Amino acid sequence: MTFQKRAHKILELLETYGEVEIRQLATKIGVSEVTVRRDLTSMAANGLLYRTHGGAMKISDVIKPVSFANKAEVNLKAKDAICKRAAEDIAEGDVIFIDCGSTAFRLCQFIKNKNIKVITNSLPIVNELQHSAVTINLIGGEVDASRQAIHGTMALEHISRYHADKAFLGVDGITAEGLYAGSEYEAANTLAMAAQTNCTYMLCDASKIGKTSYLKFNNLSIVDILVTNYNGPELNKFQSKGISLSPVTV
Amino acid sequence: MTFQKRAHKILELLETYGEVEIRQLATKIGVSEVTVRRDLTSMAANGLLYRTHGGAMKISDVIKPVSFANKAEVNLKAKDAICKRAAEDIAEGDVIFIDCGSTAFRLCQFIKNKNIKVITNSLPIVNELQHSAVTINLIGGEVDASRQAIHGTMALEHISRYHADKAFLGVDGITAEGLYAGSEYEAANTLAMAAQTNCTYMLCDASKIGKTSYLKFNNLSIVDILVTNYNGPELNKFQSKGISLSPVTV
DNA sequence: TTAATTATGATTAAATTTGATCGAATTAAC
DNA sequence: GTTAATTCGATCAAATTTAATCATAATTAA
Repeated sequence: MTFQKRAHKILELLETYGEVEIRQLATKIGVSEVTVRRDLTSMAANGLLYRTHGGAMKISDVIKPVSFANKAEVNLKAKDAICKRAAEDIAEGDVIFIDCGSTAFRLCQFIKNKNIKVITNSLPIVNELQHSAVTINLIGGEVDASRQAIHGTMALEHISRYHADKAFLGVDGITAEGLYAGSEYEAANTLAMAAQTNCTYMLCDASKIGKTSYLKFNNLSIVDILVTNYNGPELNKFQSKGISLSPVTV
Repeated sequence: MTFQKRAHKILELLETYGEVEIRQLATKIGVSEVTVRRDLTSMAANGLLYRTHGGAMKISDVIKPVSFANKAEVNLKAKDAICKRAAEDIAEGDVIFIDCGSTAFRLCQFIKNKNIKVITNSLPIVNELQHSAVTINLIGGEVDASRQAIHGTMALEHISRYHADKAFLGVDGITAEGLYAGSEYEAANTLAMAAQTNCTYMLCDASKIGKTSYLKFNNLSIVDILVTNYNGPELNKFQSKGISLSPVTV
């Protein structure tokens, strides 16, 4: 029995039952479980099925995640502590930028009752602050459903029209060499906001410190204050680059 | 029972009851409460549900309270009929403006599967079209929580940057003398969109015809096509002013 | 036929999944 | 506000599944 014949058989069974188990396939096809496992791995790599622990499922039966809005975040405690610390620096009457990252989102809860103006490209933040004391300016442009945010040329131009006292931004990673983002959009947005701000706060839980990512988009010069729960040797390097530290404990 | 199967079951129960408890899920699925808790945490992380203390809720009940507000609308049947008629004129590839009124919102259901670009200042429309075939361009500016829309100088300027094939707009009232709006913002928005469009559709259920309101903001010259379920003597006057009629029956 | 490549099966260490337990955190009751 | 009852998150252990390694069988090319 060749691989092609087995693959055909597996897809047939998947079509009938919606899901299959490795043991069941091994007996039904008459090969070892190792071979079935290999077949499933290769078929999954080609997008023919969805691999589960102990078997496989039809692709169409797999549930796709819909929105990141209410994401049960990792490092929530750290992020909340960081945002609480950052919020202490926000004064009544301030105009602030907030980016669309998951860390900055946690800032909302601490600023709901402040009389400030928030400029953001994040839809969840708009939802969150909608009926609060905060005045919201939503950045216009293309809607990115997966990131629940606005981006594009128009968004950058929108940002360039405004000027804020402070910007509260996140990144995918930060090292002494510079800032790292997960996409061009995030990078462009971060740079645009930082350019129109008196004081840029970088909100980074410990997992971001020393981490590199897809795109290195700038050196550290745009960062004024680093708020983090990280407490290690890297911090000195940041300080020597002129960044003020605002350490928090979780 | 794999994680994927349990996830299916949980979403199914969630769909039926709107909310679920951990204990109930554990017995129903036949796994420990610890496992259910883990499943819910992971599903919440993927945005599949909203985690509560002791269970979970459907995400749509939590995240989209805005679009639900429009359910208790008056003249829903008429509005739907009007929007269905209007949607027939929208071709693949079209770029269209949609304003933030309650009538135009009903257009969403009829365009979800079209490959078009929608430019709007309405937050409920963004929510509604977020995971559809439609590309969304959200107009930036001040967020008006009560109207669930964006307005202001920046919004008008944003609109002026774009050009659409068609605009689908509503008004507070329309007579042979002109168009009436409930606020300066609505009026400015309507004018801005109409100015950047080849063909302006006015969506008006019968209650708007012949009605005047707070602010008369323009004559009828900006209107190209009037879609309405109204069927009375006023219609001739509109026609004599150069407006095409697109009548619907409820 | 022989050498080389590929596919299969067995074995074992690593990774996942699940359930149990317990202190911490949250909610409800008073 | 304080206390009691749940619920949560973290950690550990057991069971299962997986990936990696290696040896053997089958297939192919020279």
